[in-house]
Amino acid sequence: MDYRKKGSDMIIKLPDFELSQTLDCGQAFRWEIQADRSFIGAYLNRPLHISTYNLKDSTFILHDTTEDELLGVWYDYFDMSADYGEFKRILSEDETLHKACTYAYGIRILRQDSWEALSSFIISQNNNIPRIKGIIGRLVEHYGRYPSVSDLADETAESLAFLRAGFRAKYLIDAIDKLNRQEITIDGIKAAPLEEAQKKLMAIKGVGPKVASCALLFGFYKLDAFPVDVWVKRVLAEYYPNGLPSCTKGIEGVAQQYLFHYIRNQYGKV
DNA sequence: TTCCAGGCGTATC
DNA sequence: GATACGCATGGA
Repeated sequence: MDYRKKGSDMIIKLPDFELSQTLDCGQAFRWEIQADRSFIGAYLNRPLHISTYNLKDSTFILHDTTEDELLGVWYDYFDMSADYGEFKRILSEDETLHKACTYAYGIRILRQDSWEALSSFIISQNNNIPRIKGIIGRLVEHYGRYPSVSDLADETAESLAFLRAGFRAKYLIDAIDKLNRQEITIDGIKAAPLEEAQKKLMAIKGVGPKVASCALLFGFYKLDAFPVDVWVKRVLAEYYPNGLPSCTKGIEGVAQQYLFHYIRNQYGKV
């Protein structure tokens, strides 16, 4: 990643990146596209306005951002240290994955906050993306920022009714309680290998294999997590009845993102 | 009106 | 362990 300062903005060169593919592909729910195709969103309570500077040479503008903020926050959030070109070369050994990562060339895995990702994907179950965004938007609006687990300590399923999250409110409460009582800890999940981490998360009511995998991939940066939802089930049934190809080893989650985006487009549902 | 949405808990076998 | 079914809410 190269960067330079331009006025109050930072211009960055980040290959293998496209705004809508990464910010509007269902891995994060707080980015809103603007009329000029730029995006406004946030990492925790730190807002960002990002736009494409020149797609041909993969340059982007982080508006009103300092060098310190770029290197201290957004470098990690956009996973700038990872070489997605190399990921795509590895995965392209498989024909379907080659098509998928050619199509969805600009997806990067966002390194989101652990609690935000966990709570977002609890909300996501049996739900659609616009409504997930609506629920999270009401949560952020109510608290004036994305609330921490301790911010939420006194909430109940009833007090969260304003979210209109339906049956998922009680699942959020169970996650809040278990984290606040330290029956489960963010650090413990971070330190655990995939299978054990998934098991820990699934102790929370409303967290099954899929929600746990999404939290681990997007919120704990476990690239070997492989969330299987209705779309990925279709991919597996159609292209991989005998399991994933060996080239996905260790980066199953990256493969999943390319495949998810690809199959949704195939069905005309992007 | 009915169906469906980045699933999961529960009951039942 | 596999398989049905209900679940809050809102848009199509």
